[in-house]
Amino acid sequence: MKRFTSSDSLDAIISICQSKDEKSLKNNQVYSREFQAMIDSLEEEDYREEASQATEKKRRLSLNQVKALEKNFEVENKLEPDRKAKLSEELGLQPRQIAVWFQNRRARLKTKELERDYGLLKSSYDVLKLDYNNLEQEHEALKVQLRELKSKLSQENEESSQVATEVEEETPVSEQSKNQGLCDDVNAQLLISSPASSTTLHFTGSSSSSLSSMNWVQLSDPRTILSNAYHDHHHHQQSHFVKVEEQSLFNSDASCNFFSVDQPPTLQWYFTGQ
DNA sequence: TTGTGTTTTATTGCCTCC
DNA sequence: GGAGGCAATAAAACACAA
Repeated sequence: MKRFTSSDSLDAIISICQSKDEKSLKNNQVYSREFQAMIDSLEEEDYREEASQATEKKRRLSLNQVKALEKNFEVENKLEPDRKAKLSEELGLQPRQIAVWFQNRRARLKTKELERDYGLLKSSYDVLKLDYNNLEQEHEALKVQLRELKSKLSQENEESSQVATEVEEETPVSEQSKNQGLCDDVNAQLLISSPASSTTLHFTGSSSSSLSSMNWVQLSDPRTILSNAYHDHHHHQQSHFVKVEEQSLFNSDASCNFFSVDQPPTLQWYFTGQ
């Protein structure tokens, strides 16, 4: 626990005595000696009472005192004993008052710095949050587009399989392969733009049943990642083409074994080429 | 004038350092 | 163990609206 030092107590007494002397000066010439002695003795008690109150009463520092303290605080916010004594002498304050003032001033500075740091953190948080919300919106929009494309694709697959069944019923087996080739060339292209970003998707859906698993999405936004992607050596030679495939349809395609971990590649494409 | 919120001065209790 | 720092708090001083 911190205690008052002897010098602090002495300072308090001196300041009390000073105020008593000032008051006595004002009244000294007015009354007779006996009356004055009586008054003095009464006042003595009053002053003792006042003095005890004065030690508890708070007095605001003068503007000049505060200015001098502020100036010193700017130089160094910690108070060494020498500087405390010097300031105490210069400003007519008790050393303890100087120490308390510096202590409170440090506390005020800390509060201010905390407020400033909080403001900085909050503004950077707000910026991040805005960015996150934009990305989230963009993500939602892309999900919606993906759903639409998938439904469109399944719709096309149903239609093409119906056509194939009809053709099979009407056409001899030798001509089936020709029609198959024709169907392969019929591709529907969709151009999709994301509202949240400049992402552009080029979608090509094959109406052929044999190639129904091949649906192409070109991504101009590198952040977007679509799973199960691989190159098509048949129709689209351009780079950056990524395939979105329907897992359920993929099984029938011979190419699905090409990258299989369980089975080695058949190299069928190599031998048929020769 | 008065009630209320804010600022300033001062105290208390705990901790660390020498 | 004394000196000094800090956090929490009290209380006086001050500002200001109603």
